[in-house]
Amino acid sequence: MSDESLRLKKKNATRRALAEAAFDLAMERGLDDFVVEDIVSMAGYSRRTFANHFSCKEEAIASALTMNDFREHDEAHSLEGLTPLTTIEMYIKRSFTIDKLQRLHELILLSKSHPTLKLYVTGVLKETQDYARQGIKEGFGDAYSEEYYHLLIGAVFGALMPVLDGSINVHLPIGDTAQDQPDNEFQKYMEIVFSKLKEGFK
Amino acid sequence: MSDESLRLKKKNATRRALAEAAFDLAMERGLDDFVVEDIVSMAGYSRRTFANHFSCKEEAIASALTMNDFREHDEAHSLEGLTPLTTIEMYIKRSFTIDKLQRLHELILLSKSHPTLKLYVTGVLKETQDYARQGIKEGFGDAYSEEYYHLLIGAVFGALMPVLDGSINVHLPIGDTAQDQPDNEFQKYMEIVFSKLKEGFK
DNA sequence: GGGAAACATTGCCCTTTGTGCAATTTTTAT
DNA sequence: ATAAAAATTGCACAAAGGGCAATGTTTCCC
Repeated sequence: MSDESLRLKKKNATRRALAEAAFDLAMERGLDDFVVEDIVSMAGYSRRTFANHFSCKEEAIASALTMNDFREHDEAHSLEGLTPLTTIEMYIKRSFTIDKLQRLHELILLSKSHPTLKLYVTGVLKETQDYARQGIKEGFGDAYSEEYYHLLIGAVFGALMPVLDGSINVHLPIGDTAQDQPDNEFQKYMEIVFSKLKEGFK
Repeated sequence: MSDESLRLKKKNATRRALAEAAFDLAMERGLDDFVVEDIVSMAGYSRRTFANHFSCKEEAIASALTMNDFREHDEAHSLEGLTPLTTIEMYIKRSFTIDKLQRLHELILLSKSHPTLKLYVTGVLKETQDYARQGIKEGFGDAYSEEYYHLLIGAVFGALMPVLDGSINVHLPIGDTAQDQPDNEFQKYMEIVFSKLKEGFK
């Protein structure tokens, strides 16, 4: 099928299993009350294998948040009449699902007292930004310069980041009724972000 | 003089000495060919003291880049007729001096092959962003909401970040003649950033 | 299908790291 | 001058990181 089908799939499965175990342990016990050994015994791998995938606990925990499914939207919808900015708006509103935001929210809380974890969470969000930019670029190709894609997506994610990384307390839509309340605080914040970026800050 | 004059000054001196030693060693030998012991013996402190200030080599190295002098601009210049956006533009153009950009450039190069270092460099840039936001906020106070400051500064730094963290290769103004070439690539990129943010991306 | 190459996982081992604790030294406060 | 506060240090020990070689799987090619 794809380039490295089975082998890569297994490798990714290992990585995900380790990340999930690390995330769960962190949520149950907090960051300080477990060691790498606990993670690998829960996931059923060796300590050495953990080190092959991650450089530390924090990296494993944060990587449970990875969002790399931006490109999958491309095929489902035409980009007719859309600009890069309106397209990234659409991507983001679709990709930051309730469960992703839930998980992000938990990580943010834990990060408040653990600066190193916060760094890695930020790192994953930057990876997300890269995936988003690649998705946009594949949609619009050479219509815009490489620099323009970086600049635009950078501004979008930069403006959203204070919410995503917990710098400001915009209540994320979590819990049962979240999807039924279209104008929650996060939605409102996003509206302001995109409106400012469209109209300019003057 | 200030609240904690001598004591804090000495503590900061220790921190800076350790950071400088770490930075220099990293530049001379690369990241992998020295240990914390080398840093502290060069700076004249103990391993335990290093651990009191930094959690790892990378944090020490990156912290040699710290830029926290945004507020000092405030007093020298009136903010009359300026918006938050034009003010941050002014701050940034003044604060990213040749030598800061030189140091950043070296860190970026080393970060290419060392993801963990890159995280910490990004972390320092985010700290810089926080200082900048605080400076702006002190200038404009309650004229704008807390969220607005976060959103605006986030968009500005987010758009600049691809250059600052080396995601795109805009040639930074380094070397002897740097200050004499007002329209270097970095300047040009900044002009585009601020023009887009003023006018909007449509 | 079979054998070789590529790669993921593992165990072993040893250096380096991170950190709690208590002692010491230096700065601040009264 | 004395006491309180805080920075630096030494010690000890658990944990982490990573090189190396061995083993088990997957892929590739004939």
